[in-house]
Amino acid sequence: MDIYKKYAEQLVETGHAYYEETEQGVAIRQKMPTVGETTFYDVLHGNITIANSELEDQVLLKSDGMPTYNFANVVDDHLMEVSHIIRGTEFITSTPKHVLLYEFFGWELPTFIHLAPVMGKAADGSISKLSKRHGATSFNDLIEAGYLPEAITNYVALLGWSPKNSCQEIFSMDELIKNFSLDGLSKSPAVFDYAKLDWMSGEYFKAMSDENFAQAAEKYFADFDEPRKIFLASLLKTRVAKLSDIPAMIDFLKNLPPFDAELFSNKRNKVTPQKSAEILKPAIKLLETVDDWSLVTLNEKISAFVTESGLKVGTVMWPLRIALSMQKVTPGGVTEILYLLGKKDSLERLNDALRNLQ
RNA sequence: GGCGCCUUCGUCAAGUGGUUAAGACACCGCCCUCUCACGGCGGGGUCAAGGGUUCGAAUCCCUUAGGCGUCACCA
Repeated sequence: MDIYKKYAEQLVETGHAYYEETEQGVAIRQKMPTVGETTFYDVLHGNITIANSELEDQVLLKSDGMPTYNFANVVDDHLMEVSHIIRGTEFITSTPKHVLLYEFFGWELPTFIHLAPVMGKAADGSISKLSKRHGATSFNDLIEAGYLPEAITNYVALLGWSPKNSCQEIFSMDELIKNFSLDGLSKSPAVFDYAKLDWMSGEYFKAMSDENFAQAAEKYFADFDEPRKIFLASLLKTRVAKLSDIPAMIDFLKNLPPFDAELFSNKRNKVTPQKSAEILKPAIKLLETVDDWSLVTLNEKISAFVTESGLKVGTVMWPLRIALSMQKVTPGGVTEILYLLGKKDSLERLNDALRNLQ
């Protein structure tokens, strides 16, 4: 603390600051020039000029002996030999005060770069500085939601910066460091777009190995054995934007949604509840005879079944998937679900569905 | 209110006097397909407005509008 006091007093001696006595105690204020203007160079914005008459005599050292931010940042940055000051645009208007301080002390000016803030779009369409009310916004919030740190960094880097002579969007941390340059920065505020973050995040998941994805999603795969975890990973990694999407996608494997005959109707595949029952019956018979409950075998058996039936693939698969999952959309097809469920559960679900259909 | 910063598709953005104004996300359509997704192909959509300067303006100048910020013994 003493060092700030020392510098503040030095300014008083040189006539650039003065003591102010109030009920609160004694403070030191910076004496601003009343005429002229102060100009500083910002890498992004060029020269910025503000009339000195706009500047108020700001407090440097508070009556409790603590320095104000506007004073401390100048002293600190000089002492720490900071060469580039990169901060938000909200500091632009106070920068002339800092610049004057540097001049009073005879210190070398650092390079200033004022970046635009990241904005958020509210439900009503209004745009303002990104904050809690826009949803998960801090890095930790996003991690919590199941985005990969690399994906978040990559996305945020592209908010306000873009590579020169390139349209590349996916950057590893190394590439980011290597490609980053000041002249790729943009001056205008950028709106944080969750849809694009989702896309980019998905790209990262798709690029992962099944093993790594399974590991990242570990907490959601607790109910499955090792081979099934890896298999689930292969199915899920191309369909997920964030890890927290997983539970809703695989819940049906543990908890079968209530029976709904309507789901068995599908126009495109020419399936009706009645037709479904006709298909389910022989299919169950066939599956009961399968001992090697593996993906390849299951696939072979079902393909053969389809061929024998003379029906279209979709016509056969539709009722099976509905019976097994009770939902129109599932990660993976019939064979995959059969495998994940195991023989016992699969047959149980199939039989229940058949019974309910009749 | 004074002062300052900002303004290219819905969003992120290339672009720095002559381009059919890139690309990405999103959206729509088609293809692939046992659903969704993935993948492939294609489509609509943008220079805030008005004045100049110029043979020629998204690019330069002025004005207006809008957005944001700042005017603390906060950081």
